[in-house]
Amino acid sequence: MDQVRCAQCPLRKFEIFSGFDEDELEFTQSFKAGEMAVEAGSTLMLEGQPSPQIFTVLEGLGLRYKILECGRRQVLNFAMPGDLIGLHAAVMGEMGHSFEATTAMRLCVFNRADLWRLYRQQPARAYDVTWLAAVEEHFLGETLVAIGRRSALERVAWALARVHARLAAVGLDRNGLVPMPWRQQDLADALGLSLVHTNKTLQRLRREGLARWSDGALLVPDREALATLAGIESPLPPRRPLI
Amino acid sequence: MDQVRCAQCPLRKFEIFSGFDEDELEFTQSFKAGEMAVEAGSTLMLEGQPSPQIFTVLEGLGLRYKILECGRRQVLNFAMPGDLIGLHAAVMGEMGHSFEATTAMRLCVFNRADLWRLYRQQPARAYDVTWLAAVEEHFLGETLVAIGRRSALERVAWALARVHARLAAVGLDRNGLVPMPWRQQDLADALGLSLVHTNKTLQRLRREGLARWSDGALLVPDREALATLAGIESPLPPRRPLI
DNA sequence: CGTCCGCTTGAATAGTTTCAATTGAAGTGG
DNA sequence: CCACTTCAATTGAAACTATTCAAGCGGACG
Repeated sequence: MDQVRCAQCPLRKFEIFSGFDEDELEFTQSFKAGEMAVEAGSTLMLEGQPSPQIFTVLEGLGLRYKILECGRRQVLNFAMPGDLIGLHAAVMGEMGHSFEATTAMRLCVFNRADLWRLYRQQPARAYDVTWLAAVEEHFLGETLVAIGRRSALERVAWALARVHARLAAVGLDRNGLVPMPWRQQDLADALGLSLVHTNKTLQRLRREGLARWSDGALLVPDREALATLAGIESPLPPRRPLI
Repeated sequence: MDQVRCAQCPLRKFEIFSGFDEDELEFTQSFKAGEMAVEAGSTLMLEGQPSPQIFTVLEGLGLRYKILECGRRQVLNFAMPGDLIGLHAAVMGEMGHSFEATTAMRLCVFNRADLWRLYRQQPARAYDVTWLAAVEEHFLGETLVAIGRRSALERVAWALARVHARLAAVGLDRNGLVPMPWRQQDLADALGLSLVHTNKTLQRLRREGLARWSDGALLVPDREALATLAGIESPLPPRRPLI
């Protein structure tokens, strides 16, 4: 399990940055239970089920969502390399949402039971986990503002700008083009809009030259312009713990 | 700093439940920097500002919110005794939202700088903090579903049922009557609705005998009925860490 | 070749917002 | 003690945004 392959895993990345002694390094490696590859379309964790594992995204894209009895679905967020998935289940006993792989994914797997050991033996790593949870909470708060207080046009612009920024931040930007493998229905479910209205709003952004999303790729010529339309203040939260 | 006065503070409560040795107890007490009383209407932390402190609500009610340039406001949640406030700022450097005391409040104050010390010296307490963050995230997820995928009637019913359940859980229920000091505008901003529509929806619930909110108090004769209308699955998350 | 799935389109409908004005209670100052 | 102001709750009507329904289109796949 070399450093390079695990570069996207936040729990390993920090390790590289912070410089620990041999014992700690060895421990973190033992905390990692293994890697896992899943194919596109597979459901990793189901709401209400206890999940014995925690994941970290190494490669590929997915989405976290909740479903109401009547079939309505709310996408909580789009998962990208570097994201920690399943802390909920680890800490609270069961998953609060479901997780689906949109593309094929490669994941870093940790055993839930080891988390407590990590807290006891590796406080710096424990702090990192808390930091990841705080970032996640921060994102959810921003999403809440978008869905609660923005118009459809602003919401879609906001979502595209946000996805673009996040994917660019993990190095998936090629001249303004980033992978965007989700369906329009996924975006609609993420923004609390209907599919039809989402479609029409996307067309409008395309017509105005602000964003072009087709064939699984998103092109944003000028992210500033898009972000202004969406009314975004802060581009992205900091990337690493502060301690 | 006796146990009783701090009973509502989660970081102290756990202490009582878990049974630590004398050293640990003493340390946690030193982690607490003091208590603070604020009057109704005061703003505790402002979005974008670095906050040197973390708070825990001992008494009183408040709300967390974000404001957009154009004046639109989104209430993230209603703060109640037992809630941890400001972990964001502690971990990420600055607040991601503002906090306002709706009633007079009494708070437990911790120094941001001490958090890292807590992680190093008190893993069990660090785990508790992560648990609180996970619970918070869980709540935000539920709110997202409500705002994104529920009708106005369902949203209002959901919010009232949720507030009622949470306040009852901290012992503020008197025969189905709980304090509800917020304004209709606050509820509207929490649910992504306009004030007018929120008002009309509240009237409808009142007319149908499901919930009566007036003069700063909320009466819910049958929480089950209200929850069914709102489409709530899980009543409340667990109350204490599992380890 | 037929079916499935995701995207697109138009029209009708419904839910929600916005505007504008009123009421009642509480607080202020002359 | 009476204007006068303020603030939250309330009401009705008009305007609009977004949803729902229904249908068509094209590519992928067996």
